[in-house]
Amino acid sequence: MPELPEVETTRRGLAPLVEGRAIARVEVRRSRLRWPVAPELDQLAGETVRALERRAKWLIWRFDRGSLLWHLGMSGSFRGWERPATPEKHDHIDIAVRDGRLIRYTDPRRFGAVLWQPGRDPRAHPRLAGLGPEPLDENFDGDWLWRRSRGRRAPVKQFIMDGAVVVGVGNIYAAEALFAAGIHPRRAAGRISRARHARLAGAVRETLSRAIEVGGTSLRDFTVGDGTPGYFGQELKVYGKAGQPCPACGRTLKGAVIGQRATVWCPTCQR
DNA sequence: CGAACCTCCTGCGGGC
DNA sequence: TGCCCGCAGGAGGTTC
Repeated sequence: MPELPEVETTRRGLAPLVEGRAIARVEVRRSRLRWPVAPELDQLAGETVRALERRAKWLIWRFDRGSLLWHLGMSGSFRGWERPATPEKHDHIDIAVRDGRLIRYTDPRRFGAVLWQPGRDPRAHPRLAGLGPEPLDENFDGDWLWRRSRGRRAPVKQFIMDGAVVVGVGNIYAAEALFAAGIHPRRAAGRISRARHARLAGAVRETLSRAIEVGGTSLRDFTVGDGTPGYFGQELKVYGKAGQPCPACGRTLKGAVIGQRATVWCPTCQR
């Protein structure tokens, strides 16, 4: 389940294989992902990848004429092959780089998406335009969270998973950040003090940057997103650990569904 | 605008 | 051992 750290790790792994290089050939074997794969992808042969960027969980492939916006969904991953193997069932798209590797996109659940934004400003695409700040940006802080949360009665866990509030916080890191901040996931977002929102913003930042760091250091062939918590798994404090002792106080971690999502928290440490 | 709920899809785990 | 059911999950879409 690629969350922001996994997408950033993918970007760092993929960038050296594609940036500044021309596309030799594209093959789309299955075009029905979350939405139909942008037809422009098929016409990129000969075009040079000017940069590989990231906004939220979107990878942005910049070309002169426009940009591909690529989302990994829940189960999408890229892999670069020196000598390509025969494509398997879920290997939906190949991008051959001139004098380079074959970049292969695999996505069993097909929640991924490939969109096209013409022109120079990929961030003008409607899917990106309404997004909140990046969690590692300086304009994301406790005051921002505090302002955005006024009047909101929904649980804070749903609040920080709202991409208009802050991007890139999925179910796993939401649980981890709330644990680190000592905030109960069910607490109404609008009833949390400014000081505690500052703590939460810091916890989100710390949790995500730590995960990126771990992803970066354990990077091998940059494949990510195979449906497991992955390399950050060993660092998880509460996610997936309901019924086990709290790593801080030893009390039994509780689990429940909040906002349609499985959540874990410590009833003692989180208020 | 906010909130609750539904949807897409497949692999896998639990239960029997 | 094998089968079936239902869950998991990002995020857009719908409805109230």
